[in-house]
Amino acid sequence: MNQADPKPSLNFIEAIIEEDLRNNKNESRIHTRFPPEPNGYLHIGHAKSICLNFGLAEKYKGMCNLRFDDTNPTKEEEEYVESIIEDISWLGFDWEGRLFYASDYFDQLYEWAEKLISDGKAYVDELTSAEISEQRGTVTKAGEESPFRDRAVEENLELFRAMRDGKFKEGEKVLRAKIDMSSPNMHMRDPVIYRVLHESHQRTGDKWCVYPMYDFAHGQSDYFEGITHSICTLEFEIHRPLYDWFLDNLIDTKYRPRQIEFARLNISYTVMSKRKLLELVEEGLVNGWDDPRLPTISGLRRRGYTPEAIRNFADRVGVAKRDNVIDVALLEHSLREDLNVKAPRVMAVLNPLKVVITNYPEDKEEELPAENNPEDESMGSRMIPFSREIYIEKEDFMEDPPKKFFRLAPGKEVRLKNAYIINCESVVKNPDTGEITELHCTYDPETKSGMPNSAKKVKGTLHWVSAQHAIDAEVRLYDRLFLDEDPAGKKDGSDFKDYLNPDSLKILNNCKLEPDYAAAKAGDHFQFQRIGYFVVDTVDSVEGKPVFNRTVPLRDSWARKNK
RNA sequence: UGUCCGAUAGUGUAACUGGCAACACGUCUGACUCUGAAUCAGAAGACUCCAGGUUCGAACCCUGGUCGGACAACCA
Repeated sequence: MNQADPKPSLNFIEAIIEEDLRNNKNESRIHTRFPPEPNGYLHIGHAKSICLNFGLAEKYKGMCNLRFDDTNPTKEEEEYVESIIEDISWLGFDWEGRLFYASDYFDQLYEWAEKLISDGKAYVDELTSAEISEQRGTVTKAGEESPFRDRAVEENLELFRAMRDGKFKEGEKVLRAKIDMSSPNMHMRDPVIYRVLHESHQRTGDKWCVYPMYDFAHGQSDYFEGITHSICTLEFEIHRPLYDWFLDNLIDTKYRPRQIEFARLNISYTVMSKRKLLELVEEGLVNGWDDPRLPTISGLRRRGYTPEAIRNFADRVGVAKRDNVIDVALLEHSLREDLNVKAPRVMAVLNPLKVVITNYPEDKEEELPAENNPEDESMGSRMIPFSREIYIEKEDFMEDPPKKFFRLAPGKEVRLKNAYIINCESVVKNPDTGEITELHCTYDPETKSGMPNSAKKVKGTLHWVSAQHAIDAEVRLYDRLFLDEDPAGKKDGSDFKDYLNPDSLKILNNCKLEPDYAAAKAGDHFQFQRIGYFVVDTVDSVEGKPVFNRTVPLRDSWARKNK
């Protein structure tokens, strides 16, 4: 093996870029863009594309623009523009002021449409959309030409201007590129490039009543912005000949953008299409676009994901052209990896069971030191109150435990984290229901954490809170939204919503927390020791009364073994 | 029954472009542990879709097939 730096492997897009750089293509500029349509919220699939586009620009000392593809005023809204801007910024990317809209180019695009007409390469059609669809043919059968295909240039120009001037109703006339009705590629069969829409546009108002189609806007917008590598998902692959056709017929420069397609991200146990996400939101199956169970950026943020975790994840999933489904465990791994070093540790009891330490003085209380993060000494420590009555987790006690149960059971002893070793003496039950209501234990004062005699080994360590000091908190336990690995991929006719997990959200109202954390601020991350990572909800928390969302549970080899 | 794209451990991505199939996640062992977490050490797991061909040598090149995906909005 040569110890000289092993060539870092490139994904296929980086390979293309490096090849272009070697050939001094486009004067060795690298300029990408992220082009969302403002008709929905961004999801983690978009995050992959954002990381790719901005990441490439960064890696190759280029630039990356943000451009809203707003060519359809009937679907797009300002609310979406704002959320998209917020999400990209939150992920940590900067378009350095290069925020554009396809609508910025409507004048130029209109002129180019006239140019195409003048060159005899576009015509005004007056067939209905049903008729156009019918004569387009099928994937295996050539289409037929429209009777309006061979109008004179002057007539076309006149008609197109009349379209622009509002002389026609929607659907009455369209502008079509004159390409090839027998092309094996449906997109080349005289595609519609301009349509009449008597709709006010979020940005251009009532200036226009004709709007360009995606294909007539996208490549040209790339060209106007000097984009060199126009990266999009696989479904646009079949559009590429059209992308190139417009450039071939409209520009005459050495510089030219190139469209490159990669496979979109899919993740197990969720859905990743705007349409399906919209359906869940609109039908009230989740609580809005930022529901913590959704793979939207805003949902993940509210769930407690960090930008770093998402970016690391995006790096790890790779970039290629084959369809893929990423194991959600990889996402969760990236998250835990980041939170492990960042999140302060806290003791919180989700399902409290009272423990009375019978030999601990009734009026005594002490403050015990606890480190905030064993992974990072600089995060310091805090003092936590201890007293005669504490709460432990219900599931940390079993009356009749299996052999390898390292927790509390009658006659067994455990370490209370940061405190003493206790021994379980007796169990108090509700005489009517048989339910365990209380445990009576004794403690050994010599085993206090940090003391010389504290080194005694016990198998288990439990988290706990002092009953009289603990604060109550609401905790929301989020789980995966779907029970099936691939809810949208079924061929048996079932709907993705058939696989919704009925237990994707469990609300716990009687959780006990260390007293200091009443002051936790919205968005603060914590690790509830032995349980998982939690974040203070940004929507429903109120001053002094935080609501905690479970971001992700800790890995749990005990639970795994017992499955 | 058209065109385009794709196929490498369970999942995802590599393989210096023809030279010992590697990395990550996951799984399983073990060590350590005042978090059954983290960390550390190790293991299992791949006829590289199939069949031919070229070559000293093929995951990679060629031929043929199989399987999967995309495409017939006045959506993007």
